Amino acid sequence: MSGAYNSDDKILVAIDCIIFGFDKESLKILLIKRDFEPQKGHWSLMGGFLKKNETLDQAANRTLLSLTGVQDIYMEQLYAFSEVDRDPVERTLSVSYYALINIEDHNEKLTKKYNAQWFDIADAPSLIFDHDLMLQKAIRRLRRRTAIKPVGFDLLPEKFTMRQLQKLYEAILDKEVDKRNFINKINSLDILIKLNEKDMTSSTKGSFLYKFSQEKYDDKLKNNFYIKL
Amino acid sequence: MSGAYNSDDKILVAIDCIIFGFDKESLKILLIKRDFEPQKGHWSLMGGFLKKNETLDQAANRTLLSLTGVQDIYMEQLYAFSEVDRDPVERTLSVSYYALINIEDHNEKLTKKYNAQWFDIADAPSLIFDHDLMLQKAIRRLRRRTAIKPVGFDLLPEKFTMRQLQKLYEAILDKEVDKRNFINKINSLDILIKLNEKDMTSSTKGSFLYKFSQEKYDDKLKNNFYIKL
DNA sequence: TCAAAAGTGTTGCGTTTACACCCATGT
DNA sequence: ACATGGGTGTAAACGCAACACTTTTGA
Repeated sequence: MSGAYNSDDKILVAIDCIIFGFDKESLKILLIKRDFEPQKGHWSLMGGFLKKNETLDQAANRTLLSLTGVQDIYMEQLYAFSEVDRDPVERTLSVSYYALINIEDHNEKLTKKYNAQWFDIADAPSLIFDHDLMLQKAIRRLRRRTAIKPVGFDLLPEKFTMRQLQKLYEAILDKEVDKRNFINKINSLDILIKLNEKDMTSSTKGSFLYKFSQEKYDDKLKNNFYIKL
Repeated sequence: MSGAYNSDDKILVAIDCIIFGFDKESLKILLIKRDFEPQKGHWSLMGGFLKKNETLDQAANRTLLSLTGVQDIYMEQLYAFSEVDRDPVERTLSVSYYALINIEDHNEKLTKKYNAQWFDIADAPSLIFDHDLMLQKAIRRLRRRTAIKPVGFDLLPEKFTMRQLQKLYEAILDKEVDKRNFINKINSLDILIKLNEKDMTSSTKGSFLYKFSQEKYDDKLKNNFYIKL
């Protein structure tokens, strides 16, 4: 029974990427207008097919690179979607990934060269196939991840202010947090480096810039590190 | 480019199930001696192949039923493993699932009719392919799940004592907890029903039996329910 | 009467939350 | 001078962790 390697049951394996970005106020996802049938012209996640000689992680990175020109960003496998008729053309299994990117670093290429577009997660259009499901699952996962890993930093520029970080967490968790409590919490984690520079664009007084310290974080990892807001 | 539905890249999709059980003292997994090549005779997770006309969930349930006679148990998709050479015979993607079953309810069938065997997770043999990896991931996931869902009850008989529940949590989390604190915690969750029966097998005094209340739990779900030990 | 497991509360400590005012600067 | 966002500390409430003795009953 289970010993059968039966070629009849071979199927296509797709990968679809939920790409999160952040632009000072809200959490966004990157979508493209699908340029082939079926559902040509509808909004879709970035997707592609797994090739025979690559892993899923490789396929996800390759797809992302080819569709957006972006590479070396945080990506994580999410879930395998397998409804028999999820793709009307052909039986396809899709493994979804989610990725976090810093919009500023990549924006021009994305929206010009490729016809991709950022949408606020609150008002994203409805997506093809089961992509809405994938998106919902990705958001839940991202929310949970923030409690375990300092994952948000991938969504910010290298240097950022406390307020930006706070806004990011508020956007991800979809709730407001008290500014003093937030700063106390983050400082107690001791994973940031306070720079001697200020960002003068947001206020007359200017606000200090910070950056994430991988070294400090690695130290903390040994002792059950977690962030809870 | 990504529009290509290219048949050359069709591959087999396997599913492998990590089946957890609990026998009063320790957390166990169910393994079988593989009865076909490659690696015939080595210990393996329960596995099978996805058929063209079924979902992964269905395939996982079908496989479990056919290999163990067990059905209607808690199962959850874990992760898709995709190393190109993970199966030496043929390019295969494997989506792993983990399941929780109550050993007492199913034991005879499992170990007699099928040549399956329970192993303490602490001294399981090494497994074929990437199954050890799958097992590690499943254990981590199960540990984390206990904090979010009262998932452990699937591993116990319908009626159980507080001490059994405590031992289960200790086995899953691999740490000892204080009995009074544990009971206080569980009681404060208010998801159990205390029965007017005692289990007289474990002591002369006897200990009260409890059962899980789905209704109470569903009520709690509305307000960010979680268990932390 | 003794052995073995069941059952039961309190206190201290640390973490989380709520909350309000002054500061620096450009206009 | 004033408007705007930046920056700072404290007190109360709560949740978690540590801790020891009495009860029951079969052997």
